[in-house]
Amino acid sequence: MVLKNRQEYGFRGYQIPAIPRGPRSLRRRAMFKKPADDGEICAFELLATVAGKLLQESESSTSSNAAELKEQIKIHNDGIKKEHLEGSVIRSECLDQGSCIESVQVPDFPVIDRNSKSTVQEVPHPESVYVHEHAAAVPSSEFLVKGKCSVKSEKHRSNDAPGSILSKSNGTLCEGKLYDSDLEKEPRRQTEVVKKQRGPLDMAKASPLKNPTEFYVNNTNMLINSENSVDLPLYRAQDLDAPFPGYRSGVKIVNRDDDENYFRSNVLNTKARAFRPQSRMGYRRMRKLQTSRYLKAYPKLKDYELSNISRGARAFYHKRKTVYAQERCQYDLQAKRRRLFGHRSDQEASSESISSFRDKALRGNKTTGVSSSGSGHKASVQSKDPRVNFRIKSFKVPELYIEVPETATIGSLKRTVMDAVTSILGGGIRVGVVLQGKKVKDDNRTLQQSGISQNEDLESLGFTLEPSFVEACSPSAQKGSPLLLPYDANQELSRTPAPILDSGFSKSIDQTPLTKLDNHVESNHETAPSVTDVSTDGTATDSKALVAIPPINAEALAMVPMSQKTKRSDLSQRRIRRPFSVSEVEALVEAVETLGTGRWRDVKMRAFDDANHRTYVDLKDKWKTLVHTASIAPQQRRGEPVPQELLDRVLAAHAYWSQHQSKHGKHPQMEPFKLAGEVGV
DNA sequence: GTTAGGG
DNA sequence: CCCTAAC
Repeated sequence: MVLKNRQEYGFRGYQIPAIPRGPRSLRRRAMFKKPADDGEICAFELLATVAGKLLQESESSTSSNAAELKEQIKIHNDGIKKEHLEGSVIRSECLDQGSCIESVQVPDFPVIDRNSKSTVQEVPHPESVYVHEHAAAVPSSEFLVKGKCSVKSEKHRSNDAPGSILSKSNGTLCEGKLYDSDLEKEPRRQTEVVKKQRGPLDMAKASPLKNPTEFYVNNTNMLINSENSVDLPLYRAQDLDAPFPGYRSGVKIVNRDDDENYFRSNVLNTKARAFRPQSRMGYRRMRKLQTSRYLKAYPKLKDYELSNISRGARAFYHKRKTVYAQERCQYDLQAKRRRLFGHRSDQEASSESISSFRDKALRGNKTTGVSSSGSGHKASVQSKDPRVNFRIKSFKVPELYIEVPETATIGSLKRTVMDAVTSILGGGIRVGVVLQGKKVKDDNRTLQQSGISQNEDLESLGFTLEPSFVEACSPSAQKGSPLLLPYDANQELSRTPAPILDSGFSKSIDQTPLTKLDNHVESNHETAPSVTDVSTDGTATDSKALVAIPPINAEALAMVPMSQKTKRSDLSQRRIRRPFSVSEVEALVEAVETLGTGRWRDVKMRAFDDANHRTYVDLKDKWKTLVHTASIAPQQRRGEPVPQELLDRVLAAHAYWSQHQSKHGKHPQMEPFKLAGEVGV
């Protein structure tokens, strides 16, 4: 990491929350304190954070604890630092990166008045929210997002922050994330984030021809224009210069609480509104059929058809034309199912989309001289900024139940499906990333860290479209009482049986009579013509909104390529391995020496508070392995060798704290051991 | 949410 | 590093 010029971020002092004891959750603390993630923290920000904490704690405690906090060794993402608090100046000394010393003047911290009646507060330093730099090549010349987002409920943040948006910026994967400091206490704060313009980088220069990037991830980005329409521009990277009609660089995203103004009631009829979940995110009306418009305008885009929705045709309740949009918590259901069936993947039909492209990509790499050799391990480390090619071939839309009479026409069916999809998307969607069957929830992780590199096997990479409102997974909805909406029965009839549409993605899960489906699985994308047509067929563009469907609030709207070979469940991806450095070990040892072995949360806060990727469980585990390592012969040790001196301290501390329970009282009795030193072995 | 311990 | 029982 670089010590960045704090001016660049408009640093005016770090916001210290007026939280008496701080959020209990370390994760939430981290969330608040670190809008950015590993390796992205600016030194001044870190230091100021520490300073704030120190001041805060020294203020609140008149005890001897304050003295302890005057100096600390802390692990940061960029290394280990020793930090002193000298008056109002934080002096930070890098212990393992040369001898750089940085001092930060700690200003008077602006403190949010928590008692304020106002429900809207500006984040004092919006610039502190910034776009990841290494999520992509960062050829970005500008950041487009001016986001306004209100977050009302903690649940909204459960996975991806609801304010999380993806915006396209000249081929850069940008992500704007809005964090709220304490949603429980200030549930209605409204934040505004303005991304600052960063150093302009010519894309051509930034990504020379040697490895031209087609950053297809961007293609899934949801661009929301000022009319609160959700466009789903589907374009190739080649079109980045002129992505699509109507593309504007100054994307503005508005997501207001009082979104009624933005809600066009002509979309949903009154009945639908009654079913409308109480989405905090508000509603945006997707500009109808924009997708198909773009598809028409850009024939290349056919790869991105909505497909695989069609299922076996069966009409259960025929007389009236009815549309069901049934919402589920697929997350749980699938997880449960996978457990039951031993991780048997149920993404049968979703494999080839990326793989074929990957072959191409690999071939392309060869031509460009970029090695994709071997099994890909370690290759990601060598190159500086390797590019990854993504291709999104199709989206699946699971859990979409539509019923029409047998006598309905194909055209009406198309419109029905289109409206259903439109209604779903109208609630706002976001993009999820699935890797090896697991959702990658950590938005701050880089592609490389997540194992998405050009040399990795991308067969198991997929993308999902998810409704923005995930939390409203009501039990009633799960119970399978489908939301039944009267349909404008003024339709032509035909002899064609109308299919019930379903992705088959979760066809065997929690089937209600309505959702009883044929057993066959669609084997390829070609067998799903009807929905494909909806998104491409021009006839559909003429239709008005015929049905209203409450937006689905299930976990995933769509699912794309996941390898058949995927074994892991999609609950979460396994974190990447991050071996402890010697510096980290040293900090850990130091902390354990003083705190003992039973207070890993404290250890975490003391020495690793700013290393987000180290949980207290990690520290505990590391200590466990350290003890083990110290107990075995040096020849048997693996990995980066830990200095014997440290291992000795490990053993000493372990021996000491084995006898002296660390939770002896309130007072962290650190002195005894420190004085005892290694004698206690 | 933390801790402790097995996997 | 994951999982989870136990608290």
